[in-house]
Amino acid sequence: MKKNEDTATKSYHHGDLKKALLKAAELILEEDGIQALSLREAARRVGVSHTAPRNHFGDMTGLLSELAAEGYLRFADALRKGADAAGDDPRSRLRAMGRAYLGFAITHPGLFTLMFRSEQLDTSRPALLDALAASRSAVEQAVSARTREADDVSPLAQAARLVAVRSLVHGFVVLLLENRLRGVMASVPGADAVTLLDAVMDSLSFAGID
Amino acid sequence: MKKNEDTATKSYHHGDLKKALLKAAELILEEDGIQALSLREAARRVGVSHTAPRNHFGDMTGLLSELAAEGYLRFADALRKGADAAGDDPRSRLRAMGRAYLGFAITHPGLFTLMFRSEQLDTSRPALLDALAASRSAVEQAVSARTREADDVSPLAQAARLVAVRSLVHGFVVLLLENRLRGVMASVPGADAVTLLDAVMDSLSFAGID
DNA sequence: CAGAAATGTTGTCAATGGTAACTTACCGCC
DNA sequence: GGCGGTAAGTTACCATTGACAACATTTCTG
Repeated sequence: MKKNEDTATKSYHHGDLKKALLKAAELILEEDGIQALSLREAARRVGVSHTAPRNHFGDMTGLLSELAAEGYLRFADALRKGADAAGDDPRSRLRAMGRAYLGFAITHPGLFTLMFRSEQLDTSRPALLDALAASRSAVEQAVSARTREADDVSPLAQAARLVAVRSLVHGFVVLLLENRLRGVMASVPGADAVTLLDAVMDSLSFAGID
Repeated sequence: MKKNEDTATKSYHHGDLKKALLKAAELILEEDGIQALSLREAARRVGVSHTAPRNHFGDMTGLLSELAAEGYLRFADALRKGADAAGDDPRSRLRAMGRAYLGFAITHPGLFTLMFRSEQLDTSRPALLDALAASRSAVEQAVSARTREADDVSPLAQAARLVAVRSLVHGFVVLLLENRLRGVMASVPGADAVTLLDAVMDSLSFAGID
């Protein structure tokens, strides 16, 4: 028999401690913020000794990297689903991607924050490396659906378009999470984050897409 | 006599410990990164006991907030100078502001990172509150030089323009600092950060400015 | 000049990340 | 079926850190 998760959960071995720790860590992250996240607290919540995480993650950076990796996978998924549900029109896809980006960040602010805190992550970790690639590809896939067809533009301008979209959406979301758009949101009568993001994206016209 | 900074520097009282601690903290920040910054290390570098900072900052958040405040003041200054040196043409000013934004972040990456780590800052601290206002005003002043004159657009669209510029530049800088633009920079032959930022801003056309 | 306030210091505490040495369970293999 | 190796957890310990209290030394002010 593989394991007996239903009954013998109090046994010496946990069964799937790694997953349990990640889950606990994410909970802490979203409930009490990133500074409340510690190896020991995660271990405590799972009911295991404070050195148990070491076997699965090595150190703090390990745990954070694995958690971020999981986040990127889910993130990529959300972006893809959002863009695909919007059909083939480039502008629709773009807007949908932006909304999905924002939606993920709002739903999982702690995780999102962690995902972009590179000094605490080990991007050479295989899991994270793969997840980052998946995420990048999802963004590109959603954005550059047809950006390439006007091939009379320079490679720089071409790359710039993609970077521009990434920067715009990412910047918006980051500023929002850091509470830097409070003033604007308050000054415009009935504007929530999504409305504002839509307007922000509308206020730009992307050469080659529009 | 006020104080004797030149000779009696070994006296019990430091003279200007607050400033010295801020300076030391910034050095740590830029040399060894934000995670290496601690109250005790800053105190150590200044050659003072580990609780001395308490008198001037209260706690860690206090030090970080004061440091961030100082950063925002310098940041605002840099943006203003950049935009003003570019003259009156809106597009020139915009581009200059973007360059100044990027320049500050590249020159003081640690400080810049700290400035946008709101969970470690106390934005209700007067010094930080003021500095934030100064920074915000500098950005707006550089961007919205003439954005208002087309007043046939809705307030939402109007606000969106400003937010769009902020988001675009901030997002670009953040992604760059987090090393997320490495791939793009490498794939475009002779592109450095400034070139790419220029191209990014060029790839957008702002209704009402252009 | 005396006392209050500011500025620094020593000593202590709890929490944390990390390491080492040991224990317990599991798994493959003969 | 048992045996040895390894994976998974545990206890014990250490250094670092932020915070606090009690105390010492200046400096300012009335």
